[in-house]
Amino acid sequence: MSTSDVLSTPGHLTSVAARGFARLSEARLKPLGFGVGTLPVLVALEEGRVKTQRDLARFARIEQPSMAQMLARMERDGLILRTPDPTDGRSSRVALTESARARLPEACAVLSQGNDEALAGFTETEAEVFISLLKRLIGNLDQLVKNDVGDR
Amino acid sequence: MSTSDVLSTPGHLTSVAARGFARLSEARLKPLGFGVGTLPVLVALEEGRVKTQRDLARFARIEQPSMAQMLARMERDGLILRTPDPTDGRSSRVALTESARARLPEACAVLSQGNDEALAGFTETEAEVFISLLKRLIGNLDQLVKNDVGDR
DNA sequence: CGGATATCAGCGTAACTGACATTC
DNA sequence: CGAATGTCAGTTTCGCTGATATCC
Repeated sequence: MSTSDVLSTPGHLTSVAARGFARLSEARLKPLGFGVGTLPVLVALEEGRVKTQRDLARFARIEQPSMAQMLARMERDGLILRTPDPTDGRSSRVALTESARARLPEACAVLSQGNDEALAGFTETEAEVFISLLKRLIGNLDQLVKNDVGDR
Repeated sequence: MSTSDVLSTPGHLTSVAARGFARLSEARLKPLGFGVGTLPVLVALEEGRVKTQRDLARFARIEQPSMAQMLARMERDGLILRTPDPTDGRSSRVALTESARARLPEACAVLSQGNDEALAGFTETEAEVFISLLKRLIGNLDQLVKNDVGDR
């Protein structure tokens, strides 16, 4: 088994694919005023599933200071507003701005189209299989990270 | 079509998977003295395929200053050596240190095992299909980025 | 008091661009 | 001179930890 095999592993290939997606999405989202990493947060907020910074951090699986920094960037860019929670002095309510809410569907459409283009040449079945395998892989990784990195 | 669909797209899922792999690999490689991003570079050097910074940048698909920065870190950490190219005063020859060469196989083994664990529950066929689909996806993305971001 | 939420300060990695020096 | 190689300086994003304030 040669050392060069690492370049054909899922680990490396997913990384290359993710970077390709990121570069493409970044180029297309920038004109709309959105960054790549912010969209999942915006979507979570748009659905009203989560409201606090803590929930957002858990949702995105990053630590709270990281999420705080991202929210600061988003607030700076006029995507969100933070208002104090009246019922809990520790918490803030995070909400989309009108402007972000208005532009969000277009951003999602742009992303969706990019995904379709990336799947060019895939049959319907292949696309479904691919997504399903990806989800199983992620499930495995979640377990491994939890055991390995240290439970948080 | 809801905005929430972006969370089940290949773009988002590959990003989550790649981050999971990165966290896992980072945790396991750190004790061996390697970083995640450095391994592909080390493997390329170990095989003797490439020697100059320019070639390495092309290989990793990043710009030269980014590669220079990475090589600086690697030199700082005792993984590589840069010596002036006798035949071309502009170039440097990049080479693995003995220490890095000695430890590289173990690092590759660690990565390889992590990949196997991440594929737990996959049949042989599923793993092959997954890798093949990933490679096709990357091929598509390469084209898209080239057209979209601007030809380089 | 103990635990949860958030913030501040500082660090590290990994990418970029633009400007410059050097050498072929 | 023009093109290629590399470096320098500065910026951005996104993640982390540790220490601290504030509130339930």
